[in-house]
Amino acid sequence: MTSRDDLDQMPGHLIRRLNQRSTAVFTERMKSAPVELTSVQYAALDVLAREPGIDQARLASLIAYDRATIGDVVKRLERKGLVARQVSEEDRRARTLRLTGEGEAALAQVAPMVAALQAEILGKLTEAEQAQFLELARKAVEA
Amino acid sequence: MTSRDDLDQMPGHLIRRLNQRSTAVFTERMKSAPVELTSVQYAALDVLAREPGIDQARLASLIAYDRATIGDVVKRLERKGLVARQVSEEDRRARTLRLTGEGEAALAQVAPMVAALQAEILGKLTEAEQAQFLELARKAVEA
DNA sequence: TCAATATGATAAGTATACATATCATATTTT
DNA sequence: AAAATATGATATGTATACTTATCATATTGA
Repeated sequence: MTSRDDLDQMPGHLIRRLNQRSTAVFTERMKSAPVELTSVQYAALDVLAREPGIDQARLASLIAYDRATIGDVVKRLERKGLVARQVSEEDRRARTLRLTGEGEAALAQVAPMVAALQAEILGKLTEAEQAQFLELARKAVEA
Repeated sequence: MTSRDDLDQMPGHLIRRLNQRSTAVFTERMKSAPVELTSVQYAALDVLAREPGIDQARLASLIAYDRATIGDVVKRLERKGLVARQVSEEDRRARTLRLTGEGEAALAQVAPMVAALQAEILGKLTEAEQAQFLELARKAVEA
């Protein structure tokens, strides 16, 4: 089988399946975590830990999401008590974000698990191949 | 900047951004197409052209989606008049799928555009790197 | 054959993801 | 300073994407 323009030869299709696998691994590993986070939620917490006080637009740009999506992500993190939102004093349109104590604790507990699970996403590749893949992927998404 | 466990070093994050880019390119190119399709919808049409008469579960497995998602995708394709759904005679639970004439025409018009846009997804890579990336990606999602 | 199990599809619920429109507030331009 | 423009956030609408539950129908096994 596998005809001329087989889907399995197409970057778009392969990338989607890779993303699917990545998400599946993340979700699976998170089931045994003290706080269940999605990968986007984790990314948001990670950035907020480094740059407390940024607003949603900046958060969105740092993790390469659009503003509308981040709004909902933050709303859920706030509902879980992991993030606090506050109207900015410099710009009343903006809401500044920071981790709560609970958010910091959650991140500390989850971070090692997330770091560990990364290798599994590319588990079908050898270490050398994984490194190669990462380099190519980084270059492919470069600004 | 870029501290120890920077997101940009993580496969999961990079893969998500790659997928984002892939989707963006697809959507952008499709704007000038006679029929606007999402990448999932295209994948579904592509498979149905090769294997008319399969049911939703088989379609889902062929393009690596889950059944619930495919149900909605097919519903939208049906609404657009591109796919016809029919209760199977061998198994009354199943709905067999096939392209309508309109669906075949749409696929024929769009297929070359989709093939052409694939290179752009990895446009930041040289041709050699693209080939390398594809090989690694294929291996990484292998069954 | 009848019970247990498996499977196709749908429904409901949650979480992305993005486009577009709108509103509030800033910033820039004239 | 008033007008034009830009920007932060939200709302709305569409489309994935997956989980779990449920229903209908098949298949298997005792």
